[in-house]
Amino acid sequence: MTLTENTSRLQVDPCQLLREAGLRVTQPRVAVLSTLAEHPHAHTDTIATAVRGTLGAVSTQAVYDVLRALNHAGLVRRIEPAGSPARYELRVGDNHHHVVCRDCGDIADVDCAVGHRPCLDASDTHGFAIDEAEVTYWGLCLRCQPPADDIPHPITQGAVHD
Amino acid sequence: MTLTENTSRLQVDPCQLLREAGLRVTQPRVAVLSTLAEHPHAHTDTIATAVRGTLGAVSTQAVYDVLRALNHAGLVRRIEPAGSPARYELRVGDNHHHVVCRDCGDIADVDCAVGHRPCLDASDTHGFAIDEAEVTYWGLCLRCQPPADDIPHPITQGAVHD
DNA sequence: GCCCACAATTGAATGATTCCAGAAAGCCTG
DNA sequence: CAGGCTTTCTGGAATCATTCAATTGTGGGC
Repeated sequence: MTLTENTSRLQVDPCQLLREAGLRVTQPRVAVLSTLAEHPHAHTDTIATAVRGTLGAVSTQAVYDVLRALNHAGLVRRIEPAGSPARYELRVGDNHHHVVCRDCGDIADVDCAVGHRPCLDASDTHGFAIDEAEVTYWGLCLRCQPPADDIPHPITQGAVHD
Repeated sequence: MTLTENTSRLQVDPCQLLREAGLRVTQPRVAVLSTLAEHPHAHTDTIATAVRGTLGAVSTQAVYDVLRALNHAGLVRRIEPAGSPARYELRVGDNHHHVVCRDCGDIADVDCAVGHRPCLDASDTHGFAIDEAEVTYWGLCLRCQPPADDIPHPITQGAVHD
């Protein structure tokens, strides 16, 4: 994530975003959007907890409904790395991907490697009409990597198995 | 690993595969491997049903345990497209990816676009030690695509949103 | 053929998500 | 700024995939 672009989106008024999307402005929706602005890649229950910290009692269903509505309206993106519950983020529409830590499940944004959707160029699509290529990088985050003297070199080590 | 080797893999005796991996040869394991050879990308319950068709009664746990053991031993690969239960396949170790139909969830294999792991070249990895790049293509399979005269052109239509 | 670690069975629990029916709140019109 | 329609939120319960725990069963080396 190159912080500059997000910051702009994050600073947009949640109410305005909702109205522009043709959605009703409700307290839970505003709170969910604000939470996502502060916690990118948050789990559903993380969001629910944060929202309750702001508004008081908010039902779990409300949070699920809000996230689904926002997702459907294109205001948030839902990501589901294998083995992890759903996470949500505000960055939509830009071609970016994710790195996921195999140990702790932590996620970071990664802008697409080559300039323009390189991964869309699948070799044989079996007749599928492809509209999106989603890349998930798997590895270990800084905290979960073994100390540097245990292995040759954390970055340049060769053992890439896929 | 190229297709030829995979095809050969599918034709290898399941018992032999198990022994080579240091696993005990049991009826459920053999049956699961045979099922996967016939049904690539099968769900857990699809596998369970097929196995029961061959062996009679087999517990659901047995199927889960077998799949976990095979996965851990590197004999099968577990794939989990967002919104879908886990699926398993025999193709392991080769650098291939998947196309998933947004409508019916059908999956097809896609060999990596560029020759050698293009997607591993993430722009900024945030310190993550990446060992795998997993690409999921999303679109519509042939059956789920609207008739050709309804839309401009299924393949060349421009609206690629990610 | 016997033993024993490893597998499978049985039964129940977990965790994320969804369904349902009724109550509440947002938003447009007058 | 009040009425009424619609959408959203609440609370409780259900579902689905998956996992846990304890007992029973079996493959394969000795």
